[in-house]
Amino acid sequence: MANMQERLDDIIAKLRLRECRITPQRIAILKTFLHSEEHPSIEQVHEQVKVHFPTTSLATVYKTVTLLKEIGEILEIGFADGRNRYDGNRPHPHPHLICTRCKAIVDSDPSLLGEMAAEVERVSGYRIESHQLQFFGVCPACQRS
Amino acid sequence: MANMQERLDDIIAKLRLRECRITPQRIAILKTFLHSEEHPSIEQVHEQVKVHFPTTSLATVYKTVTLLKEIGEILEIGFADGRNRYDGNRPHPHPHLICTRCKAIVDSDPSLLGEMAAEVERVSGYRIESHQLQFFGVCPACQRS
DNA sequence: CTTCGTGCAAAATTTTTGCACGAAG
DNA sequence: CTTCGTGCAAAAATTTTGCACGAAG
Repeated sequence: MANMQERLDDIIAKLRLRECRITPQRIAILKTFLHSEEHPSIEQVHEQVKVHFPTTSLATVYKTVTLLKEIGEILEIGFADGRNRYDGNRPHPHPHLICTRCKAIVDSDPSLLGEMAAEVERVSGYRIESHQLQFFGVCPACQRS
Repeated sequence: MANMQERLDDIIAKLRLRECRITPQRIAILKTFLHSEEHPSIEQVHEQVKVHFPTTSLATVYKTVTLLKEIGEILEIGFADGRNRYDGNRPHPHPHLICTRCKAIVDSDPSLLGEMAAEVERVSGYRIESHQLQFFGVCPACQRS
């Protein structure tokens, strides 16, 4: 965590380059992501930020999250029920282990990408119920147009 | 497609076992899934069903989709924006290729599971922008409780 | 100063729920 | 007949948007 401040400074510098204002709310939201290992939801981030800035609105969190997604500093983990979660520590796509009971999300070893669910089960102790592997990209037809 | 009728009959039998009523709407919704290669959204299913049963409500589609998910006959493909899509032909988890422009979803070869995004890119012609690999299951702590 | 971000409220979307009628078994 | 599913409408839940004030640069 020694380089967390460094990471924060990097992101702030990136925002400055975009000529975005550096506000206390944005810093608080950023810090929440950097301090969280729990892959928080929008609501959870809002609750956390309100501890220090009680007047912060949900709208501001949504707007900032959209901004941070755009500059690639947080990763959105899509959920079928719409309750998306976010990862500000490893903004690049990587496998997650998601508990369908307690909703915990932990990072999985990227090297496991090449193995099957059974192998993940053996390594992690999770009882795997299902998985999702999605590739997002532009299809050949769209690339031509 | 010769065994599509067979599949339909199987699902209907499964519904009967559950003592669910076999209604024209449910059959229409089922047929829509079985005929679709496009991984339709709830809205798209509703539109299609309305062609033959114009009075069908969106609520009925939601309720039937929930039912079909429960009995494992359709696969829900979660999207971060909440616009989920469904696969009624291969109800078991498998990789998809999703175009971020036209939103097309095509099934990917399960054998590709063991390869990296670059390999998928080479094989499919898609320009991969990101991917999602999610394992859903019960974590060790929850298994004990 | 000037512009942008915030916060409030309203709006827009999407999904769920309650209930009475009609249909399935 | 009896129970369940449908369809309508209302409700709930979530995300987006408009606008005026206040803050950042």
